[in-house]
Amino acid sequence: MSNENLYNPHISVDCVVFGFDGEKLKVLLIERSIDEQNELYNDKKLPGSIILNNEDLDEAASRVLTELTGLKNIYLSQFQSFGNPNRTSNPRDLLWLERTTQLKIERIVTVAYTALIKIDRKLIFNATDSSANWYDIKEIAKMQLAFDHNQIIEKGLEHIRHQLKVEPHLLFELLPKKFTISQLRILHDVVHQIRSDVRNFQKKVSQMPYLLILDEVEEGVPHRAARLYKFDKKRT
Amino acid sequence: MSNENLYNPHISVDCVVFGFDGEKLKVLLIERSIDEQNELYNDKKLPGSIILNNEDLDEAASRVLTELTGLKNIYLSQFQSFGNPNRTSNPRDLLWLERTTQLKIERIVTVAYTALIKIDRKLIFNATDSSANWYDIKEIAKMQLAFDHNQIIEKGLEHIRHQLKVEPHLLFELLPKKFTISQLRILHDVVHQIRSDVRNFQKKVSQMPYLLILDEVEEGVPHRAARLYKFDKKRT
DNA sequence: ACAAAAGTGTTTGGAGTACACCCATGA
DNA sequence: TCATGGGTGTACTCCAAACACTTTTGT
Repeated sequence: MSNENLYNPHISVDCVVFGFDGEKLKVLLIERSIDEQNELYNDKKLPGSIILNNEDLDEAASRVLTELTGLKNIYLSQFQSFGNPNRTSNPRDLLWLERTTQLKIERIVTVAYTALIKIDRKLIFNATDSSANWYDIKEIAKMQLAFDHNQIIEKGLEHIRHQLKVEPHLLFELLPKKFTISQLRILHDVVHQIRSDVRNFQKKVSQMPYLLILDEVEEGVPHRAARLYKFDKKRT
Repeated sequence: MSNENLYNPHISVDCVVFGFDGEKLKVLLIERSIDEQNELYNDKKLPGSIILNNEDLDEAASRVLTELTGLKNIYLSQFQSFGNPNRTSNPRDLLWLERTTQLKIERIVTVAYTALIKIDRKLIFNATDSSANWYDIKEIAKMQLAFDHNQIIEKGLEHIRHQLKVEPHLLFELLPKKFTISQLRILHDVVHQIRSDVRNFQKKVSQMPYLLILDEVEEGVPHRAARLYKFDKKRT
């Protein structure tokens, strides 16, 4: 990352990557270590990158995710740009930026994206000398993240809630290929922070043409096994 | 605009300013003249500006509108950023940028905003050596604007439609202080590109607590005068 | 047999939609 | 008196929300 001609040090993208573990809504964060006068300081940040010259914004976001997880064709959606001049005013953040980019940084406007991924896929976290982990979105609210990343995550969550009202089938991006109606409902509820009625939920999803029932049931549960369903993209 | 230290030549804001003249939905465009090898070329663009160093994005958008119209406290909403590298690839656009900013421009990412204003206010269009005019949004679709401004307007319109679903009272930003239900309905219809039923529309708006009936009727119409209403912000 | 979650219908209220006639005013 | 838009009510449909019991399976 040391060539000034390749990177544009004024604009970045950040991705709020959502995942669902069957119980909780999680966001992917990168561990960050900063050596401040021989004191190691650790915190977390969103996956992101400054953009390449001649790279479109969507491409940059896509690149960040591919570099981080090895996955392609992830569902991404731009939702807001953040440009407050003092979002890069914390000396710790500035120090980290200049060390990792090797560029002189004055101020960065970041374009934020949400991404939805299936947490069950074995992800290859490639982030160079840093590691990625999932964090419960409720816990994140109590953590102090780099830059204005707490605020970005908050807005990202609002964004996916709005999107899901318009395109409910995006929920399936967060579920494994085969899933039960319970899993779907629990996910729906944790995203919208409600508790929906089991029967009304069944009724609603049974009207979705793109929800296909399989001739299989779940296994290894200590009670009646639930039927498995899959999502049929072609019917959206 | 000639001081490199004051302006950040990598990021701009553009405003899609909507107005309503009683019949049609209009957008404010700036006339642009470019001298290309002694041939004068004229076209139109959105009001916008590169951002000042140490200026937040919302502030920049607000500044653009104040400079252009003299108005403050206009309703503004950020909706999308555009950063395709070839959005600034047209030589005419590049030429114009370098002449007006006096800066070397490589590539600009723009953060787009919608604004809603009352077209009846006598606007003071101050745009330096350029002039501003309202254009019917239907006509704009057939025009060739600067940069990717056609696309930005298209997305801006979609944005206000979505917003109005969530916050219908934003419609009143486009109407004069006193208005009739007809005006409100016609505006509603042109924004959503539908024709709504007069009685059903009356029923719907009569449930809005923030719509206050006045003890006045319109004047100077060659038929039965309609009752006037006003919008009460406090009741939203 | 019991614990634990799966699966299943009916009723009610509110919102949206379709639809037609008389009223008030100015010219 | 006529032309023009203003103002009004009812019936039907659809969707959301409330609500409880039986079934299946593993231990």
